[in-house]
Amino acid sequence: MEKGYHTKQTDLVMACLEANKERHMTAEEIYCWVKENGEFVGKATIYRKLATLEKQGVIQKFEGGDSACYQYVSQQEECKNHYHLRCVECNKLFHIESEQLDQLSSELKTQFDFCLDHGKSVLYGTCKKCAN
Amino acid sequence: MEKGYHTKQTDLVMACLEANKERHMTAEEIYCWVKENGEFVGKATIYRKLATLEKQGVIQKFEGGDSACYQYVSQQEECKNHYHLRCVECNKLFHIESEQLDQLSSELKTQFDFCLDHGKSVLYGTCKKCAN
DNA sequence: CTAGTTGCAAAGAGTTTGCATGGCG
DNA sequence: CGCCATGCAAACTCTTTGCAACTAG
Repeated sequence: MEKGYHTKQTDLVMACLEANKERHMTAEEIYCWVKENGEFVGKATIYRKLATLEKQGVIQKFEGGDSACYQYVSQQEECKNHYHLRCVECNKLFHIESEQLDQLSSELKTQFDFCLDHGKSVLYGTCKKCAN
Repeated sequence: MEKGYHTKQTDLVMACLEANKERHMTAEEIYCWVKENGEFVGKATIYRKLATLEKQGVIQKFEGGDSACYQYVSQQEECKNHYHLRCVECNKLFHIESEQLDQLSSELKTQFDFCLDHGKSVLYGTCKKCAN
């Protein structure tokens, strides 16, 4: 699909993802970010770019809610993915980093040959606000 | 929305979910299952039932892919001290005990005031057999 | 020039909602 | 009988696809 031509659109999507490394971005948010920076990329193109970048392993896709989120994955931090918590009350999604989960991930790999999918795994519980 | 009248549709959806306890079912699959059993429930009704049952904590919703999956959650507290792993390929459910997860549970409690629900949390990934 | 990429609009898939009808209690 | 639940169809959201125009190399 994408043979790697260098285009303005590719640059813009990548710029947005790198500028928001620490966040999840939906396709819509990327679309708006680009617009706010005085440029334009069509939504279809954004989806096409995201699909390609995901296949290349440059970004990671998370399908935790209504719309998918994408996040830049730097090569160095590949193993330091984060995990998802969802509140069963308010349905809000939180993301956390945890040594315990990182250890669990490798424990599962070595003990059971189970390859954990960070993007799909969601831990459920009750968040601070809803505990009351 | 649902005030708890006893209807045939409620029975059918519940029957399907209980008959498929060990799997997760999409709304579409439930729709078909009911049809195959010679009955009929409209899709809109299935979605409404599922939303209600989820709020009641009878079933768990999982939004891991294109369409949401729902699964019956047993009321028994047999899921207290272990966690669930599910293979995204073969759909098989594994039970694990893990110190890391126990530690994570208290870590979440102290750091974020997030109260983890062991019974509902499912980690997804690829199992040994399906890795090939 | 030539083939890959873009943007638009339309199509799809999954889910929700409005409304008239039908059924539970 | 009074409401709630149901079914249908239309609306909605997110995403993908078809296609003509554009553009990088």
